[in-house]
Amino acid sequence: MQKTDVGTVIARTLELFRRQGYHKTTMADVAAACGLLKGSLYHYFPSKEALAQAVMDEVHARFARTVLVCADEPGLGAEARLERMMAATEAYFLAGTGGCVIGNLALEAIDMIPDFAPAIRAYFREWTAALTRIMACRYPADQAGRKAERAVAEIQGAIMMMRISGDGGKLRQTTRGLVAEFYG
Amino acid sequence: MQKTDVGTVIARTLELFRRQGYHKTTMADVAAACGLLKGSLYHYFPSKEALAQAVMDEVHARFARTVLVCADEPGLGAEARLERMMAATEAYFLAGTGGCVIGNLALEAIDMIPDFAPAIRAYFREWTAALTRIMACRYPADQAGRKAERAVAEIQGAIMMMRISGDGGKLRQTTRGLVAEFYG
Amino acid sequence: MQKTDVGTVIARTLELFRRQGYHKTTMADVAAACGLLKGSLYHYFPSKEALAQAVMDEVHARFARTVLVCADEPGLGAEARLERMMAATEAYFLAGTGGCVIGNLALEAIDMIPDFAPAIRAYFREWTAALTRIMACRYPADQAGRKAERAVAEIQGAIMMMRISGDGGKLRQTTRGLVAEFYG
Amino acid sequence: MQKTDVGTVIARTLELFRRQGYHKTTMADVAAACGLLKGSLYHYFPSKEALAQAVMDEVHARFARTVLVCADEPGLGAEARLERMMAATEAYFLAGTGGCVIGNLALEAIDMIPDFAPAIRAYFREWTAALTRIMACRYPADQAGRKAERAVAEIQGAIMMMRISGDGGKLRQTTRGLVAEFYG
DNA sequence: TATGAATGAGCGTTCATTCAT
DNA sequence: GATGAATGAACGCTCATTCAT
Repeated sequence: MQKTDVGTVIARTLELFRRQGYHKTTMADVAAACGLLKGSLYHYFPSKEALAQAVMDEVHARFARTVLVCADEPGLGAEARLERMMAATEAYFLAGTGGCVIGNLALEAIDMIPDFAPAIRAYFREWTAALTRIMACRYPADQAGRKAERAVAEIQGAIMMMRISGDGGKLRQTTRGLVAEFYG
Repeated sequence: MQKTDVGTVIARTLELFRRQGYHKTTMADVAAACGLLKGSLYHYFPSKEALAQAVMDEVHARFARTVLVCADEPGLGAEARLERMMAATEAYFLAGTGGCVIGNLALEAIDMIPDFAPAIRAYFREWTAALTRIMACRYPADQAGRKAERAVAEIQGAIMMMRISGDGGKLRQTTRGLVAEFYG
Repeated sequence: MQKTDVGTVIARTLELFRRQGYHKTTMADVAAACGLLKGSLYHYFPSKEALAQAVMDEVHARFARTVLVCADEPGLGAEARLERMMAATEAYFLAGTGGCVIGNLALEAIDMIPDFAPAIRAYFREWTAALTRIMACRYPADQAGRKAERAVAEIQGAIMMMRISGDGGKLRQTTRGLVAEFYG
Repeated sequence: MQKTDVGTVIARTLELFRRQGYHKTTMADVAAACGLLKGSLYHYFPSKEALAQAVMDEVHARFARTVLVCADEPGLGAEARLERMMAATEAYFLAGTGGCVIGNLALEAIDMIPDFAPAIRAYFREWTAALTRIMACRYPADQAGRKAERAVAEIQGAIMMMRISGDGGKLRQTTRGLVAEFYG
């Protein structure tokens, strides 16, 4: 069993949220996945909500580190950066099952637990901003922003359809289609 | 208090599922929304799952009646049918808050409650098929199918972003963009 | 479906009590077995307890008619009457599964529903009395009563063991053994 | 308030099952008898069925320790062992009201909860086997087994009649009668 | 840090019973 | 006589959270 530290708890919870969603994941599930008892979790996080916030932070940070970073790689043209970012996006969402945890949390909880909204909005805002920076190399500012928004939405939609159909290929079509569309 | 019949129960539940999701909506919530006691609901539906199935059936039927029907309107060209269908789609998803109930149910429950999968898949399959019939007037069969799939995904993504941002305009951009893209 | 009259309701309930016991048998079970809806049962019996009382009365009456009657058959010696009664007992309890409904009700409900006690006690009192009348032909009064009591207890015990083991033969051994013991 | 541990829960439940039967005893009853809340019981047993299994195990173990053990006491003849076992049996079943919990559970639940069957059958199998070991000192093997079975059935029947009549003396008559019958 | 018993509210569901139609 | 919607209490069980050890 892996050493039990805050990071482990977050990672295990992330997997559970992906598979089961927020409401269906109990603190007992999390504890069991960490090799702990329920009560012990409260040494790491004061509540389920706080744990979810930490999960969102971790997801956001990792996404920024592995995907958004592509938007600003120095020495690369816009097209190359878009290609890299799309490839990274694809790899990121194909890695685990259950799609985009923050997207899922958004639909499940954004109205019921308003405290989650800032983290959810920040995630999508920064994702859109990164894409906008790439698009801005080719399109005027307002068009770039709108195209970035549509790209994010389309990827989210593709992830949803991938989850429903069980066919991972659909995401690939979308990411490649976006590259072709913007730099075809 | 509105008359309590099966349709009323379904309609009230639909609203609740939209706002709160499946797991967060309790039978007591549903009963209260119908002016009933918890136990009385079981005269209408033998279980929460069965109620959810009825909700999905109702949503599917209404969507077919008001949106999918546009794909086959006689005496109209493909472009006009696409325009009408997109306008109907927009109106449909702008009418209630909470976006696409079946899409939400998909993310929340498709893995946890496998019995929901057939209804969810049927909904998206028929939606895609309707769009494919329109696209087939202009594109070869394989392209038409792929374009229809991307369109459905993009609309779902737009609905999700609309929910997150609270800005209904995003859906309009998407539906109009799709018309322009395919028949621009 | 058999005509629905009071006798049918009693007969159906009897079967259910035998298989499921009193507490596990719901009014809905009874109604379904009679081809009625739950509410309709209350036209026949004002409560579940009253229904159970009617079931016990019916069982008692049938037992008297087919088994106890043997104790007093005119023109037959005590041994022949005992033989006949034991054969009738055997046939009676082998006919349905679930053993002796009144015995079961006794263990399940005599302390919880004191209203059942008189009917239960009457059933066993009359059974014992019938056997005592036979025994009195051969044994002095006090011995006859005690032997009758032991016989009833042994048959009840055999029925219980038959239910547990699923082996109907055990009852036969007991009834035959009792004949041999008293008139061997 | 007595200390709350697994043994206490089992003991309290045993009393309740004896008085009220399995189906009429609710988890709230058990909890109240233990000075706990309903939910707290689930720290000790994952379900009502599991609790009942533990109760049966405890009953079986205690019965073996105090009654069945007599069958194998070294340095005693068969008659003495039978006498002791019957005396212990009598004391055992006279100690609490409600008779033989496992016998009661058998009639109430053996058909509805098949998981209970093994424990119920094991209890009666070992009881019969112990008596058979004693009988085998005087009777040939097949007769010994049959006599043991009849003795167990007769005791069970006597316990049932004792419960119905409220007269504890009936059991004494039976146990003494059995000693006289086999070693008279 | 970790435990695990305890809490108290709440969950989906069942039940015997009532009653207007 | 039959219906079936409604009741209201209770059921077995789950949950996030607390806290003494």
